[in-house]
Amino acid sequence: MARPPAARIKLLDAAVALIRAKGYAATTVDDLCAAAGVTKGAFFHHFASKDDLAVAAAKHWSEVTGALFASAPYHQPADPVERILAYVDFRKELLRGEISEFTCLAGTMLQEVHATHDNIRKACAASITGHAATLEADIAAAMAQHGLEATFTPRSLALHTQAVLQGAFILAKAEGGPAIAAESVDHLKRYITTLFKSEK
Amino acid sequence: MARPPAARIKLLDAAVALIRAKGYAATTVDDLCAAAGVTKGAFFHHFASKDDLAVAAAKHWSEVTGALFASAPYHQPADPVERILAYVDFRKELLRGEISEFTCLAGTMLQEVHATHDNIRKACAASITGHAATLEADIAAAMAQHGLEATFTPRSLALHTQAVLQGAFILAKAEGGPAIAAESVDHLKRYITTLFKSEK
DNA sequence: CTTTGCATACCAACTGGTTGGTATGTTTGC
DNA sequence: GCAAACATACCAACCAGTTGGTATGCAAAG
Repeated sequence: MARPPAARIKLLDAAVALIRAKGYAATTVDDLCAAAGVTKGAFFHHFASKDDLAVAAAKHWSEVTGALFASAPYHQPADPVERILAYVDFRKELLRGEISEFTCLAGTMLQEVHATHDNIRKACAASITGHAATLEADIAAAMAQHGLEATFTPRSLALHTQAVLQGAFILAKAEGGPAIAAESVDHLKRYITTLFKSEK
Repeated sequence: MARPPAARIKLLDAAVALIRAKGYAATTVDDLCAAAGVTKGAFFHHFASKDDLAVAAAKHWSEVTGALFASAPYHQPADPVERILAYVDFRKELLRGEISEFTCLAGTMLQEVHATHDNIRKACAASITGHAATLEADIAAAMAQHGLEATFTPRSLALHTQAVLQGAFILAKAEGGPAIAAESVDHLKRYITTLFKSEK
């Protein structure tokens, strides 16, 4: 029954769900064990500490979302600009359902731990910048098409898309729903469109 | 001597500082009392509960930042577009020093409490939307100048500026400094410029 | 004008429950 | 049979909140 560490994955999934909903500090080890259906012994068998779990959860989050985006359909268009716009559309489509189901674990944890838990901060930062990096090639290609190389860096625009999304999540949490968040993503799409669609 | 409740204000200032640095849940009542130089008795004399203090701190934050922005120099330009761009420049200038000194209390608290503390959530939401509302008149005027009324609402763009800023704060927390955040604000300024400066 | 009464502002010590973490088993797969 | 994967029982520290009290200001009664 316990061949693959089932408890470990259940704990990581529980951590993603609970921390997205309540934040890191407010999520207790007992909460996590109850949600995962395991005991404290199992928790501290797999993770040296609560902080250790947070780092593992951030990496788990990177893997899960990485797989989601890698297999998403927005990579299909031949034109890099279309791929970028399809990515933005895809992100907008994800803004549905419960808030804690479409918001970002890394962004949520960063707010709490940035000054106090450096290892967690680094894991969350790697999650966000790693995801942004998957956009850079398309952005660089689009910039080359339009001679924008001197205006900003591909990395800067890639991270700006993440900033808009993270900020949109906060607006959604303020309002209690994704409506305003979607409008912010619309502004992002309009920005990218004017960057890459105006004069060629 | 104790005519104005000195402890109350010291506690509110301490709350703003500590919660911006560590988040709400990780900030204990003892932390707040130590930082404010008062005892627990004083704390619970002025606030019915820790949650009650959080609501008061969000309102205090709204007042402090409201005064800062009301007296800031970005209102001077005669043209509404210039006022909006001056606002963005002003926000960029504020991105200096320690992270917990330029980030937003309301955005930080929202991440943690949105699903669990509805009264705190409302106070934080009011802080962000209230500040955004101070931009709407200028945005509406600028949109009228350029015939953009059908494209989006003034409120939507005002909140988008806040989304970019909140997201930029998260990037700053990820990186440990404001450099990337400033670049995101540059993208926001470029967006607003292309919206209102292109064809007239 | 001063004493009585009461409200505000604050403090030190305490409490009951919670928290992250540990020590010590027990079970399961190879 | 033995190591990894769990469970049970427990603890010391910590937490939000309480208790009972003191100091001070103020307003009206005498």
